[in-house]
Amino acid sequence: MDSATAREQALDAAEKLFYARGVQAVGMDDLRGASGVSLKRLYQLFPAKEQLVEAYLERRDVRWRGLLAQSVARREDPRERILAVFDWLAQWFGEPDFHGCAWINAYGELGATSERVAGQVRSHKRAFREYLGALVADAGLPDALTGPLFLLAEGAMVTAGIDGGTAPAAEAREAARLLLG
Amino acid sequence: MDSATAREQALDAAEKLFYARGVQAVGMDDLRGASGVSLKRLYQLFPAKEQLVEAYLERRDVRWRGLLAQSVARREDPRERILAVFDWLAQWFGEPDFHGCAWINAYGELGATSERVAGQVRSHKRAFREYLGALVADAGLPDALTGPLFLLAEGAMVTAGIDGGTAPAAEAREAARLLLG
DNA sequence: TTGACGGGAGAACGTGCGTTCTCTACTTTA
DNA sequence: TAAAGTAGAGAACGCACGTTCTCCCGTCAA
Repeated sequence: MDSATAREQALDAAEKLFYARGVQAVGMDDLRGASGVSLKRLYQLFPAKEQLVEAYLERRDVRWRGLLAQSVARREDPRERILAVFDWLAQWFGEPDFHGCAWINAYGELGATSERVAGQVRSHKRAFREYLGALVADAGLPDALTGPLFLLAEGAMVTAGIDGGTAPAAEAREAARLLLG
Repeated sequence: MDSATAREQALDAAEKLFYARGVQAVGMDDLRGASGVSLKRLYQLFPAKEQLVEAYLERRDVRWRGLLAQSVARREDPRERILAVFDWLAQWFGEPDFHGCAWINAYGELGATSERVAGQVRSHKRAFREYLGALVADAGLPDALTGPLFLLAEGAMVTAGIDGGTAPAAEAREAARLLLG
C-alpha cells in the first residue's frame, strides 16, 4: 500500500469515526482497526492525533462546500439557487449517517481547548456565509439578506443534528422564501 | 458547611468550569479546587461525574428559561414580546463569559456517547421552542412562524458561540421583524 | 543465499483522570 | 476526659489512551 492510499484510508476512517462518535471517543487504535493502516504508519503520516483531526476537518470542508456548490449550480434562476441551498440541506439531513454539522460538533467538543480547531471552524463558517453572500449578490438582492439566510441555515443544521429528520431544512427554506419576498 | 450549600458550591464550580472549558477538559480535582468541596463529599453528593453533568445542565436549564421569560414578560405588546427574545439573546451574547449555548456545546461533546445528556439537550430545545410557540399564539400569529423564529434563534446562538459578539442576535431580530410582517 | 531494509502487529510506557482508600484532626457526647 | 464518629487532604488504584519501542517477517540487491 503506498503512502497516498494509506493517507486516504486513514482519513476515511477518521471521518467516519470522528463524525459518528466525536473525536475524544475515538482512540488511535480504533482508527488503526477501521483503516487497516498500522499505528506506525499512522504516526508517520500524522505526527499526532490533533493533526489527523485537522486533516479530517480540512478534507471534509473542501468536499462539503464542493457538493453544495455543485448541487446549487444545477439551477438556472439566481433566486432559485438560494432556495437550492436549503434543498441540499434537506437531502444531507436525510442521509442515514447524518450526525449534525461536523464543525459545530467539533467546536462544542474542542473549540475551548484547541485554537487551531476553533480557527478551522470559524473559517469554514465564514466561507459558507460568503458563499451565501455571493448567491444573494448574484440574485440582485440586498446584502442584508445574507445574515438571516445564514442564521436560518445554521439553525437548521444544529436542530437537525439534535432532533434528526429533515423538517428543519423545510422550515428554513420556507422562511427563506418569505424573506426573499 | 451543610449539604445544601456544598451542593450549590459544587454546582457553581461545575457550571463555571464545564461551560468555559467543556466537560471532558475538567477533572474532578479541578472541581474540588474550584468549589472547596472535598472529593469525598463530591462523590457523596454526585456518585459519578456524569450525574454532576446532568445536574449542571438541569439547573442551568431552569435558570436560563427563567431569565428569558422574566425579561420577555417586561414587555406589554405580544408582538414586542417575540422581539424581546432576540434582545435578551443579544444581552446574553454580550456577557463577558459567554461561550455559546451550553446545550449545543454539550451535545457536540457528549451527544453521541451519553443518551441521558442527549435527552436533556432535546428537552431543553423542545421547551424553548414551545415557549416561542406560546408567544406566537399569544400574538395571534400563525403557528407556522414558530419554526422559523426558533431556527433564527438557534442560528444566532451557534454563530455567536463560534464567532463571538452580539451581531447574530441583531441580525436574527431584524429577520424576525420581517417575518412577523 | 545472505544481509540489510521496510513495514506490520502488538507489547510497552507514561500520563491523566475517575474513583476509592487511608490517615489525621476535630467535634460531640456520655 | 475519653471514645467514637465525621470530614478533609491527598495518596493510591485502575484503566484508558496517546505515543513509542521491539520483534519478526517479507523483499530485494549483491
